[in-house]
Amino acid sequence: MNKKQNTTLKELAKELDLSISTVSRALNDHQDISEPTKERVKNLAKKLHYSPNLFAKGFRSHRTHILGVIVPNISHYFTTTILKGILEKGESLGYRVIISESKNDDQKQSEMLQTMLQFGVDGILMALARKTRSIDDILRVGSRMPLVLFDKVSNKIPCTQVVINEEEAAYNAIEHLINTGKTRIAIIKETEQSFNSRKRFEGYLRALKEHNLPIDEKIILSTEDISLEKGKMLANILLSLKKRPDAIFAITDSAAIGVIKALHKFKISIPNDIAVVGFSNSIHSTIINPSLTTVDQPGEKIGRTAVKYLIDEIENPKDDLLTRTIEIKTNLIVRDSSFKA
Amino acid sequence: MNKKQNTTLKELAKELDLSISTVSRALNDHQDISEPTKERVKNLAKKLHYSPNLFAKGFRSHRTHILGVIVPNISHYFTTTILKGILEKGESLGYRVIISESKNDDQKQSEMLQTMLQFGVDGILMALARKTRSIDDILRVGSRMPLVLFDKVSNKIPCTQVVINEEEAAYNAIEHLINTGKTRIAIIKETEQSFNSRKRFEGYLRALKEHNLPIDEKIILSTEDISLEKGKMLANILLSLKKRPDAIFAITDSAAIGVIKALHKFKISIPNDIAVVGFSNSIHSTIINPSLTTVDQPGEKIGRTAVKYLIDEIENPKDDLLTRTIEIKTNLIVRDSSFKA
DNA sequence: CTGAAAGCGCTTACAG
DNA sequence: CTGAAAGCGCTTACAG
Repeated sequence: MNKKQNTTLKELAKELDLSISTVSRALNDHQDISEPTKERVKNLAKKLHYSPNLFAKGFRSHRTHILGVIVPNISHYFTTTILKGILEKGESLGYRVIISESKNDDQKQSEMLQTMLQFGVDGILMALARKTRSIDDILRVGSRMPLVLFDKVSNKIPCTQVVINEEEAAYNAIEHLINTGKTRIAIIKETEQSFNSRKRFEGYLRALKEHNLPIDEKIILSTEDISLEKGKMLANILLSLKKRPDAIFAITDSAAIGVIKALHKFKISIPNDIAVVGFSNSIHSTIINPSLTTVDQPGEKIGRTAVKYLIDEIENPKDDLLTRTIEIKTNLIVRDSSFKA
Repeated sequence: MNKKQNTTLKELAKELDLSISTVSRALNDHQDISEPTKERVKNLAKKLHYSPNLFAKGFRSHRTHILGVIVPNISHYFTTTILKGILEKGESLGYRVIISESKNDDQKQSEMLQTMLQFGVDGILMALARKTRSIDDILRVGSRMPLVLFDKVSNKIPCTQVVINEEEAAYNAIEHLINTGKTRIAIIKETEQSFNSRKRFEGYLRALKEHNLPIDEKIILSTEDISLEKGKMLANILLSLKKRPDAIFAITDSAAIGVIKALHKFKISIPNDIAVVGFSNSIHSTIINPSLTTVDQPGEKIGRTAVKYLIDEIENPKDDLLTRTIEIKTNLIVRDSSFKA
């Protein structure tokens, strides 16, 4: 490969018969340099397509202007919207973004953290892998450089965390169902007590309590790995009950869609017999019939917010770790699966 | 922020009372170093969590082990599967990946190329933005470092290109429809002559010709920006024809889903009255009812292949630009929208 | 207003 | 088997 070298300061200096220092300063608009010199330097730089070797720059200044991002799965639509926000905001603030997948694997996650460190990223943005045990590695990284968690977080890690108002979002979803006249509302959640699942369940419980509805363990279902298939399965279980629910709240859209598919099979009218509400406003929610009522999570905003806090911590270092949680508001999108106009 | 410095070779050397050179060589398993010394060095390195500053390393060796990836839109499912392949294969070969979105914007794309260059990436993987005019910038980059295009490519750019067998895939899709007894097959394609749209259209034409079916301009529809909405719109046009088609091939899944939604409105039986075939095997294709027959594009394989060729060009530099096209095979996934068992 | 020199953390040809 | 020294491309305190 005919790898032409990039132009360097040295070459510019030689060509202009100036010192490297002067050229460097001229390009950085240093006050000490005269206008005419700046002109000359900049013109040649443009002509030769000079662009600074950011690697050398970063190496010198201990700042790479690279951010590391670790997410469990890059193919989840919600994740891509967060990444969009991170890329957009990050780039507009002069940072490049290295993205990596943990595949929900603890081990992989630690490895990624390690290489990110080695690559000298200025800070790390991360959504935790599902079963994160070795908090140690994360804590170590957090003590060395700015770290911001988003979406999948943990209060065991002292750092800035950007999440949605999970509890309130679930509360609003349930309240909407109650307002449409539903009184026996089932929930499909995760077995494992992830931050997200726990909060959504809390919202569910609070809504029932505040509206004086009974809480029935029979219609509180849990699954290890929540998915479309599991949604179908658990819907079948709910349909086999003597006292069927009149609404089903699934804490993910994929499970909710599984529920709808199961209800279709039994010719159950949605939402009249049983209403369905999901969570995420995934792209499927308008493809499925009836269209799915669901909680819209503003992914891009989460991304932009997370990166904004991270860069702030990078550029204005504080002495102590900031433990704070930023909540992003969600909206319930009412569609045909819960309310037909 | 309590930014503890990373351990450096210097510190290790001091602690062990060795020179920096020796420590460096010991860690790299250089043959000149004695076993006991290697042991001592490695043990201390482990204890102090030493990890080499890859920035310094890369800076010295002119190799960053970072790859740049530019895609039009990170939220497309197909794109994320390619990225998955790139990340997985790239990481397994010791490379980190910087991802950026061009948003189908020519200008943005050039900027991204420029910053990638500045960050000293070792090579670039790219799917072209829709309306790429300024080939110049791309050619300049291509002459400076390994460049591999995938999915959205152009034969005006001399480099390795990884694509799917677009023409053959479309041919197979149409032949499948013909085999199920369809004789009047409409196509929905892009107005603009993108590589992908053009190839798929060629496959469509060849299939009709080889099966001695007439080609009717009335059922060859084009749209500027192919989308679900446009699929609906164009399906309506097809339904208003005196001689309706008995099958519709849309060159994207989203348009195909729009078609299905439109057919639903008119209570048209799918596939009996009109069959529908899409292209991509997007995640929607099993959510929609009836499930969509479509061409599966193996995204991860495309990603892995592209990154493999790129890294090969990085590690085994050739003197001249390689112009070659690698075709990845696709599979037609037959579902209910074209054939009910 | 401009330049010579040190140094960021590492590797490696050269010397011993 | 080990070390001193140069150098990757840049910035910046120090000198003039």
